[in-house]
Amino acid sequence: MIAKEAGIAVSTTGFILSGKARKMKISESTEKRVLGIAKDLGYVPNAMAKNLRRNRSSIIGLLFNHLKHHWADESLRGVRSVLGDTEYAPFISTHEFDAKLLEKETELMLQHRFDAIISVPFKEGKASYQRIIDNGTPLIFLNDTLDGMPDVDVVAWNAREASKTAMNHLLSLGRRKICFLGWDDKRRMIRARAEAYKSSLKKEGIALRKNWLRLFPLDADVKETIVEIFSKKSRPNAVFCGLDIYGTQVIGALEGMGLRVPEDVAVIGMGNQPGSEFSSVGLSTIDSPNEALGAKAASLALELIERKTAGPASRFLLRGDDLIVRRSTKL
Amino acid sequence: MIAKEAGIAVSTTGFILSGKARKMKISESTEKRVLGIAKDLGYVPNAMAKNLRRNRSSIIGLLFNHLKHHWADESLRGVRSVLGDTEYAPFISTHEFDAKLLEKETELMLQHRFDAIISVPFKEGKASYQRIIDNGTPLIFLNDTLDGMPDVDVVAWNAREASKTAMNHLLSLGRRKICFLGWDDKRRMIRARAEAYKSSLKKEGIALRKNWLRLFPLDADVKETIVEIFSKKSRPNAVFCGLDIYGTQVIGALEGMGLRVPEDVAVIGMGNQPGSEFSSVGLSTIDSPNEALGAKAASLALELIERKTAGPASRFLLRGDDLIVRRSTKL
DNA sequence: TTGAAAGCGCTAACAA
DNA sequence: TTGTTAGCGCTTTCAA
Repeated sequence: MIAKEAGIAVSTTGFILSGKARKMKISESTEKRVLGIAKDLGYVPNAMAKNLRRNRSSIIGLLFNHLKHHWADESLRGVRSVLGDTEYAPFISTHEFDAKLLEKETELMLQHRFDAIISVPFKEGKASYQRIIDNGTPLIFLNDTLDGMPDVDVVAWNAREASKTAMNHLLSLGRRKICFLGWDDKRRMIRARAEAYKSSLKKEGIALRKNWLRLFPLDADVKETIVEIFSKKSRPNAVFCGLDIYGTQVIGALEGMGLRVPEDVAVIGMGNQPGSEFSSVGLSTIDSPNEALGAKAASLALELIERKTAGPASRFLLRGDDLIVRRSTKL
Repeated sequence: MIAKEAGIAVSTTGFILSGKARKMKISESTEKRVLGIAKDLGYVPNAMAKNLRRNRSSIIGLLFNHLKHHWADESLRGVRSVLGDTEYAPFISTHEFDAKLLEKETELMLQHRFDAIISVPFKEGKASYQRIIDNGTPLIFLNDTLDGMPDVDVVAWNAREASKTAMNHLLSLGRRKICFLGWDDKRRMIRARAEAYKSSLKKEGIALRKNWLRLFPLDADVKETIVEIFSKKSRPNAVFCGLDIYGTQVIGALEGMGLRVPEDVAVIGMGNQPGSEFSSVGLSTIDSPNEALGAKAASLALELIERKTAGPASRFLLRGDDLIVRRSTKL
């Protein structure tokens, strides 16, 4: 500690610099003088030394799949709202759906002794997650579960309930010929959307048409599929999309075919992704509570850090059924 | 070092664990044995101790304004492409256009002795940037300059040239009644767009109409302005938008007024933001070379770290004039 | 090839 | 109130 050049002892300076002057009954004049010198010297505390000593980093790692869309931004906001007043700060990275990269990032976080890691689960990354667990670092899955890793705490959007809300909305418009376009992903809250679609139809006594339930890779172009389905004489009068990105494409594809949205076909998505609100798109959707999810994940992280002993994993499925009605279902 | 339980000296173990076994002529058998024990013990090197000793973190901080749109994601990709093979790794945070938050984040990065910081410049954050400079940590502005901080290296998109390309495209369609909608921001590469608009008009001998050059806050709703401008009998037949987000709104607003895009009004944006490609939007635009910018910033960061002594600041304006023609200018 | 030991900057226990 | 000191885990120099 360079500030000891003030002429006094290390500990005195140390107490002052870590804000414990009060407690230690150090004279205000000494305090002021030390603080002044520290400032003049451009003193910046060395977090590595501090953390090495305390054996914790006060950092919580956030691992997103990528930084596109609003998802990461909004979750981060939620995380910050919780962490703001604590000693903890978030650091962000991404795994880009790449197991090698995820491994590298988690290794880095472990080496830096991050106090907890919040990750959007990635199926191919189980080895990395297991390593985090074995290491004793609290791990939280954000936004979905991961099959085969039941012991990890999860904070996710209850997409099943949200999907029901979406389906009910279409049904309430009198539409019964509904098709579903979703992401072909194994994770539970993604699958829940197609499942909710099926169970809603069943409940209404509507027969499921296999051909009207389609799954795609994330970045798929669904236009061809839409053209295929809507070229037949017996075509749907509504489309439920598991992700807004498909919904946006669907509207364009339908209008390209000369069909009117919503008069001929009503369309609803999920997640209120950016772009859905564009007036030339106007996709109705269910808003996902991203900020609340981030906040919950952060407070759960704090709890796990506090608790120390591994308890049973909990699953928080946050309800988020806010229906946003836009042009695509506004009759 | 727990691995010393292998029964040998700390240094031997140390050499092996840091991959210097070769150099130190340590027997393969010892090496294997130590590595095996380390694995069994679940040994994870302590980065804090290592970095404390080396007095560097091998971390490069990235400070984005926010994580919306593709911008951050693509820049990060570029950064990773350069940092991949080095000892350095990026950590990300955001300042949300909030001086307090920026201060907090930079303080954290300095305390953790990040080896360099790459930031999207924020006008109200000069105090924080100055602190980074005073601290001797290399700082790089990504995407724009900041008035009053001429000594900071900059890697930015040459939006001036790109804007000319956009204007030339509209002019090549025979459109001469062009209006401009841009972001009301003081930073150079944002201003350059309006300036390029003006100089292009001048070059063509077209008189500038003050009323056709409008600046807005970032999140503005430009619909009213469009309605105002296009309700007059003498109205533009083209719109150049400094940001795609305005272009997207413009298309919606124009079509809402019963005007045809591009027949009545051609529209072009800047940046190829997500959403512009939606078929129901179809906004022509100039692609911004985000990944290249990130890569350049990262390699510049490596240079600055290497160089140690503060040299003169350089400005890299990366050319990126890729015109993407979509529906909104496809005649 | 191996062992011993200093020291990075900070915290905190202990003594005065 | 203030001073001394050990030690966090690791790198690296020096000697053996």
